[in-house]
Amino acid sequence: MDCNCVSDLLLPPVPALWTPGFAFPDWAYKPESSPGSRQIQLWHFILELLQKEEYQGVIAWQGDYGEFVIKDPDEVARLWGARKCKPHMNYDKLSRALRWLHVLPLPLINLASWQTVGCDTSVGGAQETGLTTAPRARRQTPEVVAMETSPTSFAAVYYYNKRILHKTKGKRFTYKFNFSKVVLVNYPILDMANSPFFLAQNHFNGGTTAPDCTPEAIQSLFPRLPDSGRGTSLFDRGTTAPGAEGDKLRLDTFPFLSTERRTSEAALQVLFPPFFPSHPPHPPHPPMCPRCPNPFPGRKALIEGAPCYSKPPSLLGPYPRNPPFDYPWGFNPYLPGAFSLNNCPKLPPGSLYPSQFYPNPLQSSLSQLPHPFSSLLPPGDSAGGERGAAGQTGGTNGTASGQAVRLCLPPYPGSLTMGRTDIGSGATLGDRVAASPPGSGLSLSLGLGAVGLAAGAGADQQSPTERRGGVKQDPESDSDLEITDLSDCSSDNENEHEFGLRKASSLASRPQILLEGKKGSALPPVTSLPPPVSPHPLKSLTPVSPPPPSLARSLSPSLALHERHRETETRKMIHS
DNA sequence: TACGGAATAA
DNA sequence: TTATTCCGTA
Repeated sequence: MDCNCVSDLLLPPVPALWTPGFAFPDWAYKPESSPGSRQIQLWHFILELLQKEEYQGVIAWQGDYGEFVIKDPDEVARLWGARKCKPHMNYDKLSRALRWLHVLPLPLINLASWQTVGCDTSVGGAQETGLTTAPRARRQTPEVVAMETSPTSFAAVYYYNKRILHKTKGKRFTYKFNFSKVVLVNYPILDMANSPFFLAQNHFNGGTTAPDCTPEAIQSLFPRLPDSGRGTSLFDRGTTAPGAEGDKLRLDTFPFLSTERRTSEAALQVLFPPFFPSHPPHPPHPPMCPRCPNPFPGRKALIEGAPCYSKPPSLLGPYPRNPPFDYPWGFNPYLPGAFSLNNCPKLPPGSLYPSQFYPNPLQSSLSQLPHPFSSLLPPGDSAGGERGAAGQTGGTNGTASGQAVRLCLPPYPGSLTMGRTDIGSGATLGDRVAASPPGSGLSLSLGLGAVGLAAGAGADQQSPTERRGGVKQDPESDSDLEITDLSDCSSDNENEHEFGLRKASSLASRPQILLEGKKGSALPPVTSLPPPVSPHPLKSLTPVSPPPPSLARSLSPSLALHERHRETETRKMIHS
């Protein structure tokens, strides 16, 4: 195709720290697999339009996170057709393509990270690192799963999912991106359990105190990376003051940056904002096929004046964003995981309550996790603990003051959602961090989760279309920090519940998945990985849950039974 | 207006 | 692989 209209709009400026060769994730181009390589994809294009203010009257973020409304279907179709040199494009065809996106695979987190954690350096991408592809229901819906087990860290469970976006039912011309479908699951070098960063009261767990963003704290998240002190592995210590000015995260230390830069950037922006400021967007790229003169004269949008967003509504909340978590741009809607992880079981009606009623997602979820996470919780501690100073911001933890961690389990085993204000004083961004032990089906996902200010800013702003149609926004609870049980994880619309079931059942078949093909042999053996650095003292506490089972065990029917039993027990605890 | 099957193109 | 095109159905 002559129209090499790959939009670099989607790329934030490349910081000097980044390797130029990794300007764009592989999956954005798919150069080797797609004959139409380097041609802009529809979802890229949609995002591109959404990014530009001049098309706000045509297409705009609206409603829930990742949700956008095509205000002028004909115009969007025209633009798309112009870009693709398809002058006969219309909304019917465009929508068909959009419907195809519903079942197209999402990009895969590359497992190249293993290279830099002392493992087999001969391995490269996902396919070379033991990933195997699950049986495909259909050609377009692969599901990739890889696992690694470790007694001290996370299993590496990577999967990708269909449904890059879906139609929002009941809302005209409204679709929603499923950015969060790209899940960096259990990034193997992350060790939250040992991290003062996460154990401290911070903006992730609702605390009002600043998170421990010292290099040491951050380094503690990555125990498998070499740590020879400040200014070494994770940080390039500058000559100026510590913090954002003096210390810079060495991005090359995060191997996933090389392949999933956008995901990683998002994660790091949220995790370590002082060290990883976000970037402004690129200048506009004409959404036109350069070869074709505009076959369509300029047309007026059919729907004008509707409130819309140049950014997703999550950024437009009423709450100020204060340093050190002030994001000048702060949000990249292109980022996988940029929006909520809506693919998880819904919170009960309680999720609609003010966020101060929410349980602490991290700690609560830790309680669900087998050792070592569950062991972070003192035995016998249960719901009803101190809310602490974080009460105003919705936090329910009390760790900062040395109080016992409150055990508050979610009614749904798989997911906990942090309240919209749980991220503390005005942070409008958040990150989902879900953690899981090997084989449990629980996952650690890093992504940029736009937290719930949209409830105030977005839901109130309905397009004329919606006003006319009386379409009701379904308030979905989004989180910036979630513990996600992939075994129950499904998408945010009803038919994705079915996927969740399928997912759960697919867990049982994972041994086959893993045993097929390369049998995961390309993944580094657990024993080849260095042990984590000093275990957290809390880890010596009696685990609420049993230690993480081995992968094989975790997938056995008996263990599944055990897990269900444990789940039941946990729920009993909640109710009691 | 939305959905999805089927054939087909690039 | 990622749409595009067409069309029947709801």
